[in-house]
Amino acid sequence: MGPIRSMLSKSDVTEQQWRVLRVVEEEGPIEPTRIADQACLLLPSLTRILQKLEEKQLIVRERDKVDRRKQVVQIAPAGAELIAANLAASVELMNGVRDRMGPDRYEALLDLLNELDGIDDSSR
Amino acid sequence: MGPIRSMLSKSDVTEQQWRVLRVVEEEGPIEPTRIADQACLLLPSLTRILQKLEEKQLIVRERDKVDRRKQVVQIAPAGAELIAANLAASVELMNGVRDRMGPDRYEALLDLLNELDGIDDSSR
DNA sequence: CCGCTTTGCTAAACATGTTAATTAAATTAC
DNA sequence: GTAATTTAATTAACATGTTTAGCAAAGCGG
Repeated sequence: MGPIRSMLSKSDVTEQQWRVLRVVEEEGPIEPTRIADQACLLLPSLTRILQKLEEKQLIVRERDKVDRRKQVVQIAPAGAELIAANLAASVELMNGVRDRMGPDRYEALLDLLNELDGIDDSSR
Repeated sequence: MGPIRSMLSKSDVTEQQWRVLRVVEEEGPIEPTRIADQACLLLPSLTRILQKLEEKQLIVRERDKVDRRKQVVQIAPAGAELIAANLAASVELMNGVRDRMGPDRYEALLDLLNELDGIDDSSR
């Protein structure tokens, strides 16, 4: 089990749940379509993950008052605590990967992946 | 749906099934642990994929005669035909991605991903 | 020769990715 | 004002990734 996954399993969240929580905590209140975009997830996958996070009482969902097609998602106190408890360690693990690879090469990898992503999109 | 996935769905195989078929066709007769290694798949995932390919009669599996823990996997005639029917088109699609990105950048991306993979392995 | 360890593969269970379809709500066009 | 279209989210179904556990077979050490 990877180091981040192992750390998160102690707080009973998966990597994808963590990524979604991070987006909600940093940019909330936020709508699901925007979370999906930010977290690079398809909506059906996100819906299921949000349902799990709601069940675990880490987020709160409510209907938008102006446009009732939409939802507003916010972090719950328990979710904020979980992030506070794990953020430093997860940043450190990511920094460890970046340092072992070398910051320049790490950035180059991210750039190339984004470029590939752009190629995928434009060929559809 | 991505171009390769779309093409393959006409032959009723998924991308992962295709990748496994390719390994079996190129390196068969071959054992599952080696397929898993070559195709970057975990064994339980591979076992299920092989079961599907066997069900579709695209491969044949039999017990190794010397070491009965092991299996030998071979391409079946229908599997060879499916590969023959799709190989040129899939290579062309991959070449299209490489050309749009530029061969140097494409190779750089593969190198950096392999390097990252090495970092993952050594930190466990 | 026997008990223990290792290896190869499978099964179960859960999470997530994906596609297609559906429902409800808003917008647009006439 | 109404019908058609678009948008936001969900559901269903299937495939696959992952972890854990289990079983059978082979290898190793004493």
